[in-house]
Amino acid sequence: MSKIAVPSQFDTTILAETFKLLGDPTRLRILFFCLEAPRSVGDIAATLDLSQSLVSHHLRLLRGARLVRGNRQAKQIFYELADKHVSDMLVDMAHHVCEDHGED
Amino acid sequence: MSKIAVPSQFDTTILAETFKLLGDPTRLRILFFCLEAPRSVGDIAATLDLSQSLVSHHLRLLRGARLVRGNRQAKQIFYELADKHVSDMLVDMAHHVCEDHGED
DNA sequence: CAAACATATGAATAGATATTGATATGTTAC
DNA sequence: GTAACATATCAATATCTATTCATATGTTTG
Repeated sequence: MSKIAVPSQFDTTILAETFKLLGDPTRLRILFFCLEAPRSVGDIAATLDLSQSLVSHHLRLLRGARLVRGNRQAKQIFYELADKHVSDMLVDMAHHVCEDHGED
Repeated sequence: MSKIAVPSQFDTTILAETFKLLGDPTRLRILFFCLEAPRSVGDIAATLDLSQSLVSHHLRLLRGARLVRGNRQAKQIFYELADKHVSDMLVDMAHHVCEDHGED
């Protein structure tokens, strides 16, 4: 079916949980930073000027929702978006928001 | 440019505000309900089993973000999604979430 | 094994947010 | 104008969430 129906209340809750995670500026910055390339926690913290602890907390949430994925490389863990699905979604949304919203 | 760059911190905040609004199950249910057809506040409240006050509060937020738009028709006000942009975004996201997330 | 480094976790707190109940505003009908 | 209806707003509260600080876990190097 090309036309989507109203999601069930259950699906809506799932969807809302994803949106809620995306609804925090800090997490969004982390996601977009990791969108370019896999980034270590320390690099994220330093580049985005956040405490290591805070970054780790956010990454845990993002990991829990399977939005990011981490690969250990010696001491560091490099995070990247979980899959193309997620990155496409982010890029799409950014486009949606960046386009001007002027209607009638 | 077809490839999106990392949004500025300012843009990220704007984007996050939109996501935050979408990150509540009640609001999402309202949005999807109004996606099918313009709906009056009372209809929304009755159909989704929410108090009229709550629906009105959420609609105010959604209105403020220009996600919905209301048209008065006699006593009632019918709300619909603000534009195709917004509805497309919702439909896209629903697809994203409904599709299975199985990667490697 | 110990020291150093990188990341994760736990507890605590301040600030935000959803929800409720009561009331106000605005619209139609008499 | 008044009554009835539909929606919006206000105030209060209980819940959630982001952030911080301190500490623990895990990894590498000597």
